[in-house]
Amino acid sequence: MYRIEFSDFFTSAFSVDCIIFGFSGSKIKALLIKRAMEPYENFWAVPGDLVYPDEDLPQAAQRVLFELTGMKEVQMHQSQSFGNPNRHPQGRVITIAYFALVRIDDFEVKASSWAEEVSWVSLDEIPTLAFDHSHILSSTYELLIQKLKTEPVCFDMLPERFTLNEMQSLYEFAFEVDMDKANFRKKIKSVPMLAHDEKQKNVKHRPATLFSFDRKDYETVKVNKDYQFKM
Amino acid sequence: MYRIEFSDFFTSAFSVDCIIFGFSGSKIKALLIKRAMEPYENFWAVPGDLVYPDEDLPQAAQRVLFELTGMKEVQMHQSQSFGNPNRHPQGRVITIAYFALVRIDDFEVKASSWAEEVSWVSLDEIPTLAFDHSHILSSTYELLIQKLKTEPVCFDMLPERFTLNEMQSLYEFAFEVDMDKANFRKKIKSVPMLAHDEKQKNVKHRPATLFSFDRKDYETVKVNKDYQFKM
DNA sequence: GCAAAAGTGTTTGGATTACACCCATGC
DNA sequence: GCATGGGTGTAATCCAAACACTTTTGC
Repeated sequence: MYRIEFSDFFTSAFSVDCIIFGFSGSKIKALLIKRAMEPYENFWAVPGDLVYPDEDLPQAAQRVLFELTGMKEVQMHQSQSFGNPNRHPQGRVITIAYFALVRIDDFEVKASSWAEEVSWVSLDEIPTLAFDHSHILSSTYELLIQKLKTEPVCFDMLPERFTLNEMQSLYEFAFEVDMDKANFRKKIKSVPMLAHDEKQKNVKHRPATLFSFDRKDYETVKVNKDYQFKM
Repeated sequence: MYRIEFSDFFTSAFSVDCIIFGFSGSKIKALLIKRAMEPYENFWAVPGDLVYPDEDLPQAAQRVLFELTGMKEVQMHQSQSFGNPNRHPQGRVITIAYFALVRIDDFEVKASSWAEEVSWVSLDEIPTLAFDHSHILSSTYELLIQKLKTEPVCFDMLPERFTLNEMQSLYEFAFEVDMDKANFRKKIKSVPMLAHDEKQKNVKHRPATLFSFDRKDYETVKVNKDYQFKM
């Protein structure tokens, strides 16, 4: 029935690659590591490694990310898989890309294991990456942009308390457009956000109101009056 | 560095599962097979099988689909991957789900290899499936619904020449809503479609105009005046 | 006062909605 | 004629874009 023995199918490995997105300095950034190991030594890459044969995929993604960058307890979501037979020089390795959206300031990243350096790199300044990681990163970034349009995921990257201008500049960066301030504010009126009494500090202009996303209220509104987030 | 030998990573297998969607009788349907083999003998399942260690994934999807159902040259797109360590009783098997949108009438399906039966099943009548295929099918169907909202993929499932009513009922089925005929027609005015002189035949009411989707025109419009398909 | 960004109001045109109406065909 | 869907027009409403304007802070 098969042109090889059944057992010969069980000769492949698989890996996870973690695309970690964050937002700072008005730019969306991804976490990259510099490889201290062959193949692709000294190349920048997305944190990723082989998965143990008894290990669940999302857990593997968490472990690998922690081992290479020190980032802990990052909730990941699946992106695409990449399985070109020649993508890995050491054998057949299928990789499953995972992504996460984080608040950059909530973490202190530190290179370890075979990572020589870790760095947050703006999406408009990504160098050539190891393996097919350029491709993996760009298609995952496209997925992020899609999600930003239909789900309130921007709040996972914005600080706990953020200004409406920060939120607007995130969208401006992602969608590569300039937006009108007044219209942007009108548009997001329907998103459940809490305005705080607390204001921005130490700015040489009128201090902005700080907001936070009200996830509980969002879930309620979503279920009760089939509200659909949209940007 | 690793807690097992490097070579012990290369002990997994992977498979592809093919979710084939079509449209007929005002319903979106998926192609299912009945398994004539353990495990899950006699269960309905999505066509899928192991991938050879030197085989590319999209090609494997085409091959597997052909071997089980006789469907040839179906262009597939990646959906999600599923890798729970216990999902397959015979070892660690990661599966990559692929999906395709086809015109049901363009194909004659015929069970072969270890498929005992093949059948187009309406998405509102799917039985319990083998392995985690219920889960795989439903998340891929959600993906399809997403795509129907933002890309002109409905035309891959509609006949080459279709009536606007057929198009509307596809969307009504997918989105589970009733739509106003007049408003639906206004909405799709911006989609590049060709109206033909040919009319519907043998219907006991006013025959409807037949349309076809103008893919070339669509690509032109999309690039030249950043048009975004939206339903 | 000035620069800089926060924050709001108004107008306009285009899209969406609800609904009413006429048309062509088979029987 | 009548049942059945095909196909269109209109008016009310909502929404998004463009743009002008006021407010609050640091220096």
